[in-house]
Amino acid sequence: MKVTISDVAKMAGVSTATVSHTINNTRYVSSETKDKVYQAISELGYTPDASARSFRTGKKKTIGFIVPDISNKFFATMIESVETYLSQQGYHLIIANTKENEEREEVNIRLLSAGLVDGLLIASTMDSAEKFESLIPAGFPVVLVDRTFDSKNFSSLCVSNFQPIYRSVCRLAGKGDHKIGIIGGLPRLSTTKERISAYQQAVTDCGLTVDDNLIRYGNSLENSAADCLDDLLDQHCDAIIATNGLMASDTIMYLHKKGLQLAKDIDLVCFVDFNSSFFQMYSNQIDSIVQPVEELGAAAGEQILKRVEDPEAPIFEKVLTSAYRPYNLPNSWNHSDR
Amino acid sequence: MKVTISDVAKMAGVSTATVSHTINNTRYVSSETKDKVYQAISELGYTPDASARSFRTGKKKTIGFIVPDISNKFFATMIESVETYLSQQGYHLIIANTKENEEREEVNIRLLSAGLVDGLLIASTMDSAEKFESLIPAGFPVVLVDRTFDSKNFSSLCVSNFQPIYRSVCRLAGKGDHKIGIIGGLPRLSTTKERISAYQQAVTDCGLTVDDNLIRYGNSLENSAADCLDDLLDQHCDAIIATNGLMASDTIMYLHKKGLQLAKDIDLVCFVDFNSSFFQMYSNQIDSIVQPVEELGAAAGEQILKRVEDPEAPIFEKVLTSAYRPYNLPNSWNHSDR
DNA sequence: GTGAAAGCGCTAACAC
DNA sequence: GTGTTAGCGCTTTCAC
Repeated sequence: MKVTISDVAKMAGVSTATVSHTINNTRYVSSETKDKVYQAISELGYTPDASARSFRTGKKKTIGFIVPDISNKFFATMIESVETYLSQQGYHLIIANTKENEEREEVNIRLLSAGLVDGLLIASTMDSAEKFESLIPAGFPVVLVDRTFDSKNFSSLCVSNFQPIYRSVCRLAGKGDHKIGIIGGLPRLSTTKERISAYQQAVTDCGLTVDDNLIRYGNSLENSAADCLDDLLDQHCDAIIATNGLMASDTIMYLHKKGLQLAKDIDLVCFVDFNSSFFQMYSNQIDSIVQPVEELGAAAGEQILKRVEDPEAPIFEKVLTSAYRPYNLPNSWNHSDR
Repeated sequence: MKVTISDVAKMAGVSTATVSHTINNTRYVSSETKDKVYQAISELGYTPDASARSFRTGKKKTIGFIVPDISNKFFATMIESVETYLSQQGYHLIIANTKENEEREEVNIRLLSAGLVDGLLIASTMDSAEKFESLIPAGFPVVLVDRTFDSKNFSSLCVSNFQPIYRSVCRLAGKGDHKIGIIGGLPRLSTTKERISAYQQAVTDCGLTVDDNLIRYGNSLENSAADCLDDLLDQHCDAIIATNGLMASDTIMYLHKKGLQLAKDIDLVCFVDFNSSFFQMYSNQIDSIVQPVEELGAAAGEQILKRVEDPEAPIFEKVLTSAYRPYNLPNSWNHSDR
C-alpha cells in the first residue's frame, strides 16, 4: 500500500515532525537523524503526497493558464516560455483551452479558481470586463496576458499594437498605396480594438480616407481570413494588413492561390510568429510585425508568482514592444518605442 | 475568510454530511432540505475546496501530459484534442514540456506522479525502457502516446509509420529516383527507428542500394534539418524524405533558399501537419504523409481515463494509420492499411 | 534537538 | 431522510 510519513517515522525511530522537517529543511535536524530518515525513505520508497501537502499548506504550486487557442503558435510559444519559467520556480502549469469561446472560459475560471491552482494567467476572450470580474473570487491572484480590459483592475502584460500598425500604414501610404485593407481578429478583443484604431488614425493622418468596408474581422482562429480577403480583393485593395499569425498565413496562402504576387500585385503586412519557417520564407516580400512572445511569457510567469506570494501587491501593468520590419530594410529590425 | 462546508451546514441548519450529499448527489436528500442548502451556499458564496476534496477522495480529476515540444504543431494539436476530451469528462490537463530532454522528462514524471495527477500521458523522449519503467510507480496509470518501447509494459497509442514511408519510397523509385535521402528525428525514438527501417526495407525491396550516408538524423526540434540537408544535397539526392512536420517545413524553406524547385529539381516527401497553411501551399509539389493527430489525442484521453478507473485493465495498444498522398493524385487521400 | 498532537475541509461509513 | 464522526497525510505550534 501507500507509504506515508508515519511509516517512515516509525522505521527511522523518530517522530513524523522530524521526518517532515528533514525533507523540508525547515528546522535543525542532527545529521545522524537525517541519515536515519533518508535511509528509511529510500528503503520504503517514500514520496510525500502532493495533494495532502497542498491541502495542508493551501499552496498547490500550480498556476493555471487559460488560453484561447493552443494550436496557435503565438500561444503555444507563450505557454512554452511560461512553463519554462514556472518549472524553474518549482511550479506546474495547468492549461485550459477556450477556443475563443466565452462560456468555456467561464467554466474554466470557475473550475480552476476553486482550489485547483494558486493563480491564473488569462488571455481572455471575454467581451465584458464586469462579467469577467464577477467570475474571479475576491483576492484571487490573476494576471491578464496579451489581452486586457479598460477597467484596470488586474495586473496585465500586453504588447503594444499601436506603433507597428501605425508605422506600417504610413509606410504603405508613402509607397503610394491608397486602399489599405485590414483583417482584424475578434472585434471584442482589446488587441483587435487597438490595432484597428491605430489603423484608422494612421489612415487619417496620412491623408487617406477611412472606409469601413476596408476593415474586416476574422475570428482569431485558423481559416477565418478567406471571407475577409474576398471582400477586400473585390474592393481592389493595394495593401492588406493581417493582424495575427494564423490569419496572416491563411492570407499568404489565399493570395498565392489567387495567383497574386506579394509586394508586386499587392502589399502585405503581417503579424508574424517568429521562428516559424513559413514566415521566414516570405520575409523579403512582406512587412513583418513580430511580437516578443517569449519575453511576454516569462514576464507573465514572473508576475503571477509575485501576486501569488503577495495577493495584495499593487496592480502591475507592462506593455512590451513589437518589432516592425519592412521587407526592403532587411537588416534593420526596428524596435518601435512604446 | 474561507467559507467551508460546516459554515453552510450551520447556516442551513443541517449536518455537513447532508451538505456534502446534496452537492454531490450521493444520497437522497428531501427537496426542502436541498433548497435550504443551496440557499445557504449561494448566500455564503461557498465553493467546495478542490484540494481538500481530492485529498480526501484520492482523485485529482487531473491528467498529466508530458510532451517533447509544445510549439510543434503536431503536439499542440494533440494537446488540444486531449484537453477537449478530458474537459468533457470533467478532467483537467497538466502540461509538462521536455524539449526532448531526458532529465526534464524524468523530473516531470517524478513530480507529476507524486500525487498531482491521476494518470500520465507520455510522449517519451527516453532511450531506455528500463530507465523509463523504473520511474513509474507500480500500478500508476500511464499511457504512452506517439512513441513506445519494445517491451510492451504500458498501454500505447501510436501511428503506423511503416506503410506510408514504404510506399513513398516505392513511388519515388518507380519514378526513377535512385538516391533517396531521409531525415529522421532523434535516433533513439521508436518513431524514428520505425521510419528508418521502413525506408531501408523499401530501398532494398525496390532494388536500390542502401547507403547509410543517405540517412541523416535531426533532433526532432525546430531548425535541425539544415545540416542534414547540406549533407544530402552534397550527395546529389534525387529525393528527400522529411520525417516530421517541423523538419519538413525547415526543409522546404531551405530548398527554397537554395533555389531548388520542388518536384522538379528534387522530390520531397514530408510528414505534414494537417491544417497548416504552410503545407497546404505545397500540396501539389510534395508527397504528404498526414498523421491522424486529433484521433490520436482523443483516443489517448479515452485510454488514460479507462486506466485511471481500472488500473489493472489489460494493456491496450492501438496503432492508427496515416494518410499518404502523392502530389499527382490530388483527389485520393490514400488511407494506408496497417 | 526532538516529539505530541491538533487540525486543514471534505467524504463516507455507520447509526438511528 | 439525516446526523455523528473518523480520518485521509501532512505541517506546524507548543512543549520539553
